[in-house]
Amino acid sequence: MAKRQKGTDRPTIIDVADMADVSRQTVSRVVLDHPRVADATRTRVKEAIDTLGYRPNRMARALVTKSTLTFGFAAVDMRDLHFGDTCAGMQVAAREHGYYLVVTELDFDDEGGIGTLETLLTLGVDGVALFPSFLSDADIETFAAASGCPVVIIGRQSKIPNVVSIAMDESSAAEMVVDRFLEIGKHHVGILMNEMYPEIVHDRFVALQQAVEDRTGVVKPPVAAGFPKISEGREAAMRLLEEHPHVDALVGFNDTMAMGALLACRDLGLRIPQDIAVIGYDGIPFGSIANPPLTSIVQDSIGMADAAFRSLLSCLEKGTPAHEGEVDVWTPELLIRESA
Amino acid sequence: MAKRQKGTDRPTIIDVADMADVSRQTVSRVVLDHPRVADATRTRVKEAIDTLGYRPNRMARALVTKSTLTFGFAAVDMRDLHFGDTCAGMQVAAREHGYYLVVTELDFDDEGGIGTLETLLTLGVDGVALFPSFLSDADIETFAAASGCPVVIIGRQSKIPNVVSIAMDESSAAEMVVDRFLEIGKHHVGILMNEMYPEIVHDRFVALQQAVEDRTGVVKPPVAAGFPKISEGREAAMRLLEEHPHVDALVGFNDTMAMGALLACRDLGLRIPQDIAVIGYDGIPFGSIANPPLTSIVQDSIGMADAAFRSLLSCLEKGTPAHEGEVDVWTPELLIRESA
DNA sequence: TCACTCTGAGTGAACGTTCACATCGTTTCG
DNA sequence: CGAAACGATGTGAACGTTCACTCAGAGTGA
Repeated sequence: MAKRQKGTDRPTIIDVADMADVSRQTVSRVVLDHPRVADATRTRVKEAIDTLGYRPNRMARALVTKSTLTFGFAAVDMRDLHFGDTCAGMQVAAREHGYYLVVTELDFDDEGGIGTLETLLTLGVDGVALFPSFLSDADIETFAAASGCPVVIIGRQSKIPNVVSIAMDESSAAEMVVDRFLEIGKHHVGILMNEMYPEIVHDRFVALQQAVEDRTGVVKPPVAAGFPKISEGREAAMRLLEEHPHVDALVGFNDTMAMGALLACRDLGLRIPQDIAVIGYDGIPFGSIANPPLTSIVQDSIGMADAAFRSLLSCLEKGTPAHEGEVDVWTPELLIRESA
Repeated sequence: MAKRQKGTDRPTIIDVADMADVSRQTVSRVVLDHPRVADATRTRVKEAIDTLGYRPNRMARALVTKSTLTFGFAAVDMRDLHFGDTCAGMQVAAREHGYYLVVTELDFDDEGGIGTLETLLTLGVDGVALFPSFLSDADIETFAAASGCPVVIIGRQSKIPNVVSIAMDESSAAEMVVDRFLEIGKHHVGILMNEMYPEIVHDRFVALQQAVEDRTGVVKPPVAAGFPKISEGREAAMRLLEEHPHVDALVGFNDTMAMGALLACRDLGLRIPQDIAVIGYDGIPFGSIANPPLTSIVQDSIGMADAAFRSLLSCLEKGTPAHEGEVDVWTPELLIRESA
């Protein structure tokens, strides 16, 4: 299959060695910045490298070092709003350290994604970041054990042995939401839940329920669910408000659903935020042009991705795979606009 | 650096060979589905592979085949709205064919991105997709020549030797925009241009100018520029409308800018679309919750990404790097909502 | 029966690096 | 002055595959 095109064979280390009249090992030493090389030799080799345009072959290197300087980044949904930020965050951090990122979308149908991950391993990645993955904790644990490389999971708080998890602090986010509602005099909170990927949204749901209970005393606040689309958010909000007309505060699992809720409220002739307040999650820029501009919980996706990379790297450097289910919790912020 | 963690050494082809009591070459033949293997042997080897959990080492394979089954995907901005779709499109297509995607963000500071690309090559990618890249055509041509692998550029119509380019048909998009304006009685078009990355936006600008001239007879329509942010779109629109109060139709280079324009129009007390019509590009879902919902040009990012992958693959299979600056043009659609 | 083809399997080399070790000349120090 | 230490370089092997050969045996046809 697909041979490298003729005539453009990249120069090998031997070509450089020949040109600089040294052994390939010496060239290797120059490339790897080993100390024991005479300055004269070093410059001679560097010149040869430049004129020849030599770049070391990472595959050959990986074969002997067992390290590919490559991380796998497995996302559930690349069309997710946070994907771009997260990917960018990891990639920038990776490049700073000379690493590459192989991204792959987890395929739910393929053994629930575990197959995709397994295949990723054949590439010889040095570590894997999951974002955020609908795999069960047990599956991730198994995978992490079998992978033989550090695994980090972004966007989910899971206490899995040998896996670092990096997530927003859902409890404090939920408290911020409910507190804001109370602050503007809203006491009857309804929840618009994302019904995709229960593994992922579970934490948020529990945290919101808990916060509502703690702050308002309501034990089981009204809930409606839908896929994270504007239209479904609108329908879910509509259902919820029809069943529970006393609800005067709506929190959507993400801005998309919250924007749907905005539409539903207007359909029902409710003024926002006078009659009903709405808060979303994600703080997407388009929230600012919603009508009214959407108040939202915002997290630092790029920072979290950066932390994920560093976490993988530090595991690698310390050579310790086994962190006992470390959880790196990031405190979100409430971006107050006009809808609440 | 970072040895593979002990105890989890993956089995090699030799382990399988030992277990199945054949030579490593026979195992290789089974793995690669070569015909000349007896059925009995084949099943025996397959069993050994399964029990041992053997997966071929791609690096070792790549070293001899010169093919890594990996494509590079270099994006200018991973936070771009199309990035997720494009990435997903390529990745799904890639996985279907057993390929991987290495993504990297082009760093403008680093020799204008060419350094990043060069580094990508050390990974031994079989092909490179640029999305869409602010590199000049000349730089891309040089890179393509030096890369020794197929190169495709998504989102820009460039006639570069040996490079396939896949882009939306800017001319017909521009015509759709202007025709729509005329259809609803707007004759004075203003352009809100993205001032980032002139290499990228140039085609769109020229096409719009041309369409305006062709259809309305206005030779140099009013233009204002800004970065693709809502706030800057708003300011640009404001400037443009102050200077050219007769303008009754605004086209933004993307939905973000167009949404800013929406805001500016309302600031000025203009009714949309009665007093002034607005059209954007990209057709992002949030356009539907703008006030009023935004009419927009939409392109099939996923389909284009898929085409990009297939193009790379077919170059590889045909072994022909040299397509004479092929341009694959995709016709966009006008998504009519309420702003025009 | 002989030469031929076909099938299934094995062997040595090669891919481009790095690692562990060996070599050799020069300096340092008791 | 001799041994030890050090500094600069070279050598052979190894990493895990696949490729181009080779080889043995079985079947085929004149």
